[in-house]
Amino acid sequence: MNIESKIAASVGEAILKLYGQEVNSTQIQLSKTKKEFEGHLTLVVFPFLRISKKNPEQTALEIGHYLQENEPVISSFNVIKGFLNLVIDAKVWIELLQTIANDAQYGIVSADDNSPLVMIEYSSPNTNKPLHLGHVRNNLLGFSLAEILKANGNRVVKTNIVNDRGIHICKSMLAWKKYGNGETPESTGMKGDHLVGKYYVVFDKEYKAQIKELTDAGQNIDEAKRNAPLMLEAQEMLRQWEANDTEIVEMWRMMNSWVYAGFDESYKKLGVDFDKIYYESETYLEGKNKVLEGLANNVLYQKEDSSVWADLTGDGLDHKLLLRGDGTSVYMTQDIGTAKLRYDDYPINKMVYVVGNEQNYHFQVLAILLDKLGFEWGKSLVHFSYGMVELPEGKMKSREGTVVDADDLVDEMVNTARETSQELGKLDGCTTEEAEKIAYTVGMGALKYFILKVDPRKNMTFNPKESIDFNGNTGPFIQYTHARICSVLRKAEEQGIELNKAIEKSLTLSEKEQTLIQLIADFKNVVKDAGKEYSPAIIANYIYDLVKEYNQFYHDHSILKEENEGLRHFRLMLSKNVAKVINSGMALLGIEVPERM
RNA sequence: GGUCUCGUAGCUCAGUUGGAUAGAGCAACAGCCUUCUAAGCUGUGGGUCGUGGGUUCGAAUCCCGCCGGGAUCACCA
Repeated sequence: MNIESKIAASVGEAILKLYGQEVNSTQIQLSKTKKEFEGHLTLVVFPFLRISKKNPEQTALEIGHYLQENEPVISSFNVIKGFLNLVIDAKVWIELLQTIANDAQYGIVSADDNSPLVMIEYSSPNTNKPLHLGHVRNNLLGFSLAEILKANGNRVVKTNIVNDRGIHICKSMLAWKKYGNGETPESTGMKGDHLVGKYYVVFDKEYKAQIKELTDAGQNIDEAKRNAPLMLEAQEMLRQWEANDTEIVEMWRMMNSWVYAGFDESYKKLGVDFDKIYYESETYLEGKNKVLEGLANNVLYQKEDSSVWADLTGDGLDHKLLLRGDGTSVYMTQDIGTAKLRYDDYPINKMVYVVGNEQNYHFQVLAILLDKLGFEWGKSLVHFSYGMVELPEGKMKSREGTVVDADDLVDEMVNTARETSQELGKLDGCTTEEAEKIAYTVGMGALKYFILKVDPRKNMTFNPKESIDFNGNTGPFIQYTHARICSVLRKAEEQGIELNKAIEKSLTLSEKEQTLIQLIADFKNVVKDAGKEYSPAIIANYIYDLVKEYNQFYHDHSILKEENEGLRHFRLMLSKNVAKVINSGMALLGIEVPERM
């Protein structure tokens, strides 16, 4: 039983003894005491005034006295207005720290064969252009969420659905064929995804030129868009692809393979990975079958032009198209097919989709459709919806060249980390390899932490210049603190100080030291909350609080130079466990913490 | 227009099962390196929590109206 619930039980007992009435546990609100007051936990007594029939101070005093006498965990208390601040005995903290120290996996619940199986879909790129800042947020959130779910006792399958078919890839293919002069990643030295992306842009440029010609010749804009030769050719190419034209399919394979090689590199740099990858080119026919089955069962209906629709007016939504008149599938159809394949492949208990909030409607519809089509898990799918990343100038627009490329961003972060490290003299005496490793770890730490510390549901602003900051609430600040603790522990070992001795229980601890233990102990609940809320940000902000507190402690107290052996030992143990929690917490964010920097 | 969502310091963000004087970082200014790593620590200034009502002992947090931003309502993915 943890300290908080133990005290809550005693409070209930106190009220029963003092006022002769039972209160249910939800009325007993224990929260952390605010910094400026003395104490660790605070009981809000307002809810009990009706029972005590006394004023707030009087009530708080009576409960306080009862607890002090009858609950050994409480050593003293103070009352301010209706708030009863309880001071927990130092012995209790010391015991708690000792318990945590003996648990190598503190706060982590590992999964076994009977644990729920969660599949989490993230990343899901198109194969016609490289990854950008928006994908970075998606990838980091998805990976972190998977780690958090694992730490909460789930089996997790990470999956990626690649949008490798459709008009978008035909546009790149066509432009490459017409204007590419047979360029390849090898011949140009370009990363494959960037090369293909280049021709996507070329297509757009040439297409626009053709539209202008046509409008100048008197056509209106919609006509021009439809009639531009390039667009007609791209559509023809898509038809040929669907008809399995050898030449087109070969080109499609080749260019996609370039893109995959490029993506693999980007994923590796970002530190994300997948257990199973699905391709839309392989799932869309499955969706079509499922839709036709639904049509046969009268769940769906067909219009005169033979297109197939779902009537969702009963759910407060509109009619939704699932198959075009020519029998080809749309986005929704593909998602239905992908879902079916996944459930055939794995005994999934829960499906999580990490997809931006601009698709909230899509997933609302998908859940209803899957349910209608007879998938019993349809209604319980989770759309982990995250906000967009905006730049200080506003939204990213690929046409206006204001997209932040993922690879460029990573390089820039690492370069800045390298330069800053050099300026601070952190790399003195390092080999080139070590220096490179530190620059990478710190640069990526800064990027990942910056993105993950923000509530995923909110839109966020990313200023490429100002965001590369290593002071304050940042990844490097946390990494730095960890490195410093490791250094202290190394020195302790060099001095022959034993680290794993039991702590003396008679020590007098400072307020800060007790607060730190309280914070360390909180880690367990924080991991649980993060899992429940699907929010890496909860972890990030918690670690920052812990680290900030530790840094203050570090400056106010000596550790190695402490004369009192028992106290020195306690402080080492405390530091070691702060490092342990930082390490576990940052691992849940996918951020490495170095032992020296 | 319908639906959803957001609005907290100059900037980026915390803070919501309703609790004390609304917190950090950045930016500005002032201190601290013969002292376990100064990517650090300490201090100063900076707020009608968009706005107006309501609910109650108590509202940034819950409810309603309004203002402002964003998303979505495709035979695109």
